[in-house]
Amino acid sequence: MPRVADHHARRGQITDAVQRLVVRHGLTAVTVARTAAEAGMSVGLVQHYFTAKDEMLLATFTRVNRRFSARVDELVNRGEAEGRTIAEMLRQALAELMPLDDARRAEFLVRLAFTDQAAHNARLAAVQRETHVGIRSRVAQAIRNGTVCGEVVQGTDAADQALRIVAFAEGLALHTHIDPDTTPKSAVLAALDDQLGRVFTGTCRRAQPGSSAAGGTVP
Amino acid sequence: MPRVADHHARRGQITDAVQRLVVRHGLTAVTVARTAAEAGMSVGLVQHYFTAKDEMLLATFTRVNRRFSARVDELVNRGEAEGRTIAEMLRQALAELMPLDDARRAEFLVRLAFTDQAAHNARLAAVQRETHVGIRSRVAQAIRNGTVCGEVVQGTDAADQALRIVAFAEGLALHTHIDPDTTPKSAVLAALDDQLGRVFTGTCRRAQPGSSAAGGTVP
DNA sequence: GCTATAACCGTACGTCTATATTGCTATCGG
DNA sequence: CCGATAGCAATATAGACGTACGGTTATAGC
Repeated sequence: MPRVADHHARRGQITDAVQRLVVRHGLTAVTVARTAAEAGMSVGLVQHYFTAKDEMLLATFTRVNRRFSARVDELVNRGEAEGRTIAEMLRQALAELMPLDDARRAEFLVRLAFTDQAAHNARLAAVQRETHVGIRSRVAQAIRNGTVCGEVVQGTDAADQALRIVAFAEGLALHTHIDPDTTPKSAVLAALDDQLGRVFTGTCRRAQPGSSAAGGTVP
Repeated sequence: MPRVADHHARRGQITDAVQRLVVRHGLTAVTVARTAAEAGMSVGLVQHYFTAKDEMLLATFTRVNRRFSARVDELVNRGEAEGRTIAEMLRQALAELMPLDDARRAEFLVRLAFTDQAAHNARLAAVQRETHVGIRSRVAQAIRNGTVCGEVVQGTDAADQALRIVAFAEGLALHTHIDPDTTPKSAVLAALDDQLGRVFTGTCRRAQPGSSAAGGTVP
């Protein structure tokens, strides 16, 4: 048998290079030549590991999504293990959606680019859908398992609550991306906190719907 | 003087063609040749009206955004003129964000594509930002002007409320796009209604935070 | 009706891209 | 130690793209 290489690692090098290029210059700037250069290898080698560019991009998106939902899962699991309330737990988990630091901003850009691409690519769309329903169902399960003021929530449509709270988080993430100046970190996290508190601690601490608990627009 | 043409109309034909192409095949599939064919003219003529492809795309995005926020404005204005409550008014206006029919789905796809592109193009980003802050500030003004249970809302940070409700709507829009099957029209509109009711009619009709008013997942 | 000029067309050019192909190199099994 | 084979590199190729450019047509003003 001939020489061997760590197939998985090599593919990882390539998809990581793709990610960096997407973050820096967008998905349109990703060419196999540039990817090879970024990964420090030849174009021929990239071809050796991905028969076509589409496969390379699909693998990249799959990896990103896997890592992403794994991280959300882990945070929810930890929250449950530590016996946190639903609000506390989801706050930790959903903050992962937001582009609040460089790492998460980078990931957000990649997800955004592929979200667009997925609109006209069935395989990317499938990966996207899978990830989204996975996260939503994990959140729903957490809501079902979780406690509010020491009691388990019941009678609520957890799947629906999950949709709403995840959608809210993603909307905030988008706004943070589009206009960070008028949507500062503090305001976004305050909004998320407030919303979670409003929904998941309402049975003991009555919400005061007319008043905002926002921390204002601190720079 | 030589023959004259309706400059504005011609440019409109071209940007409309770009929009159709984006909807059908995505922004990457937009070439000047294809755009010319779609618009029923020659490549030379497209060049005559847009010196470069970038200008063409920028003009397209600008037009889309202008139309979009004009429509939101109009709906808010109408709601105010008809003396609707904040919740009723915003429900009408924010439904415009969602891809619930073919026309709005098309517009959503265009906005999504350009949102991605704007991440690495300063001019597109500026247009995007402008549109977003415009809509948010209009919504904020509507909240300040609006009534809840016959009374004007006061003491609330309207800008912050606007951010939250618009972000929520956009998050729902994104989920509708990504997975229409598990995020049906009815559920999305119910979520929006419920959220608006929860926030803007709380002073008279106490919210019951633990219970969901969702209409279920009807096909 | 002449003419200047905008409107409009077709094509050629240079660049960039994905991918096919060819060949070299290192190493594992025998 | 040797050859089969995977790992890897370099180049060739065919096509698509944006845009420059030369040419044609029609019309507004004189």
